[in-house]
Amino acid sequence: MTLAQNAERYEMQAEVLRALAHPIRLAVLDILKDGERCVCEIVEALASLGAERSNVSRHLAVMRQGGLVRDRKAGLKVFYELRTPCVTGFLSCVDGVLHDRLARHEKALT
Amino acid sequence: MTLAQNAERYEMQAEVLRALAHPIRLAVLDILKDGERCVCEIVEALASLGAERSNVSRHLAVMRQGGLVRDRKAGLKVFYELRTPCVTGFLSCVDGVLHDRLARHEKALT
DNA sequence: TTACTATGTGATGATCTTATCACATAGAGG
DNA sequence: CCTCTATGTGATAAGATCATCACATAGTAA
Repeated sequence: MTLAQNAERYEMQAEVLRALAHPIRLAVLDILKDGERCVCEIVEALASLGAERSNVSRHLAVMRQGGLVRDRKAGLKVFYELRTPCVTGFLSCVDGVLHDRLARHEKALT
Repeated sequence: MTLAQNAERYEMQAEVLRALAHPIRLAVLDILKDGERCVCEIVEALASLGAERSNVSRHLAVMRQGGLVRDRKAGLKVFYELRTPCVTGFLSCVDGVLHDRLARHEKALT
């Protein structure tokens, strides 16, 4: 498999990663990790981060298009749910990078 | 742990994910997965994706600042190496998302 | 020193992302 | 029907990211 043959794959992976790479969207993952939540609950939880309602709506759209979440309409409400739960777990590797980075910065200060 | 208390953590995670979320940078991961490579080798490999030398240099800088790679100078050359190998493995979850998404799109066409 | 090679970087314009406002839609209940 | 509530979306302006060009630096080697 040459790199060029993987070009399309890299594009798609980048698309998914971009759908993940925003603090508000990572907070949404955190909110959804224990099961589905309606937009109203998500909005309420995110208020503490200073996120506004219509902004949250847009971030949810980004996550939906990225394939990270699924939505289900029920009357007036819309419930969002994680589509691929591994996404939550895989952030532990990201945290590994952060831990590593932090350790290095501390070391640099000595 | 409230969401607000995690705010900084989400910021940092997003930073790492942004350092990952670009097709050329994902290709670099792929190139580095078997061990360190000098910039010249990386540039040569990426030529097949249409990436230009100075552009590659910038992407490597993004990855370095994101904590994904480490660099080592040796004479005229600079060698890059993955700092946290799990990053390679964790893309399998991203591929899971893609697989899922593809399956859905195919289904939608039936 | 001069010339060459490998890499990085300032400036710039094009393109994408984000936040916000106002407005739109759609279901529920009177 | 009208009104209320929950959610989504067009327009827009600010900001971030990206690719490219030309130039800068640093090590090598003659």
